[in-house]
Amino acid sequence: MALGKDYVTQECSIARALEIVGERWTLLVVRDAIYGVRRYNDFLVHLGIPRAVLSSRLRTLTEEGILEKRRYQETPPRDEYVVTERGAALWPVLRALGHWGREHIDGHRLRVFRHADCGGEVEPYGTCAACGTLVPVADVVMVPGPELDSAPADPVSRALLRPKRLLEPLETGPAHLAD
Amino acid sequence: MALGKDYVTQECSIARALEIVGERWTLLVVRDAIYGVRRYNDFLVHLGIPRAVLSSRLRTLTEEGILEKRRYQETPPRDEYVVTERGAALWPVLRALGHWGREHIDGHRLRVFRHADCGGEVEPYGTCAACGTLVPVADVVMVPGPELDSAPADPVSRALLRPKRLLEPLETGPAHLAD
DNA sequence: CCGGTCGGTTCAGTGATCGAACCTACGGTG
DNA sequence: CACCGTAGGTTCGATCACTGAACCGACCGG
Repeated sequence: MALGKDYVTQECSIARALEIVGERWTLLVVRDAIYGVRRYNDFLVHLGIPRAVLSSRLRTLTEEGILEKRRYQETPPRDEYVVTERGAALWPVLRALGHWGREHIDGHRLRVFRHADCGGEVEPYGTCAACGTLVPVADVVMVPGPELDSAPADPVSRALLRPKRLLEPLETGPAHLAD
Repeated sequence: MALGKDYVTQECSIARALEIVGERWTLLVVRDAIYGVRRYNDFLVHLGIPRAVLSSRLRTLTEEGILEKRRYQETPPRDEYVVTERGAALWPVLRALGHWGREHIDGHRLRVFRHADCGGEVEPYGTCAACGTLVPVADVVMVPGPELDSAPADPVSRALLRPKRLLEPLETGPAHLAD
């Protein structure tokens, strides 16, 4: 639970939402999942989150239907966490948060989101600046901005340096190739 | 700090934003401030938040320029916390969160947001269903939905039962009249 | 057999939150 | 003046969550 029994008394959809995604780290896990991160270790190195907390968040998000745990190979058994439709529906929240952080706190353009169909930039409210359509999350391409560190330490950040369509799985490649 | 030193390592506007508004209770305080709550005691009874935590959150939000502490009477000295432009800019985040909570978790239409100019409903992405304009937060009127409790216990919730334009101060009235 | 990877769990220490109690400054009443 | 009530806090012990490190089991390759 994000805020315990106290939130339950609140008659408010915002409080309901925060009960589920308001805990520390949770929205960053969802952000990474939408960026295409799917594997336990990739979340771990990219977020720098304690293992116990990551396990707890992945379990909660799976129980809430925001992620789906999926066996992608049998020997050795390996699971991946794939964002569901319910999870992808959090994209507008994350986009709004990122826009607020960029405009009011940070000031840097670390990443740019573009409409895959026409290349137009996705505006703060989710519409394409070029063609005006409301861009669904699956049609968003994330492009690294000019102020993003060009040589990050972890392989996940390196993989995210390439332009990438949201929701599609991230290819981090074998560890021995990343060095 | 919302998530401590760990977030600092993240090159991401979302992480930047969550450092500030990602702590427990913080977004609910901002929500109430946008709803027009301004006084310490009103936050207290409406949120059911521990006093020490409320004091801490109000201080942090003031330091970050999201709220502004303002002396509104001298004897006895009384301060109010008014949401700033930076704070009001979080409205799209809260609207998106509320929409997600309603669509994917709760299912109830507890409150409806309408465009003050034309009465059209504000859609998930912030545009007016009737006239199509992107509705600024100051032009949003909050109307209680049919499923909202019609006789809440605390005076702030009762004051919020009346249709109310966002950002305008909430009139809770004297305590002895609320009974 | 040995080392490495992946996906965890367990555990002690620390920090945050909670709820209650307390405090200050003032105003009103008798 | 004594006393009560309100507004806006602070302080404090108990509890809960997070942190970081260690550990573990299943598997693979050499």
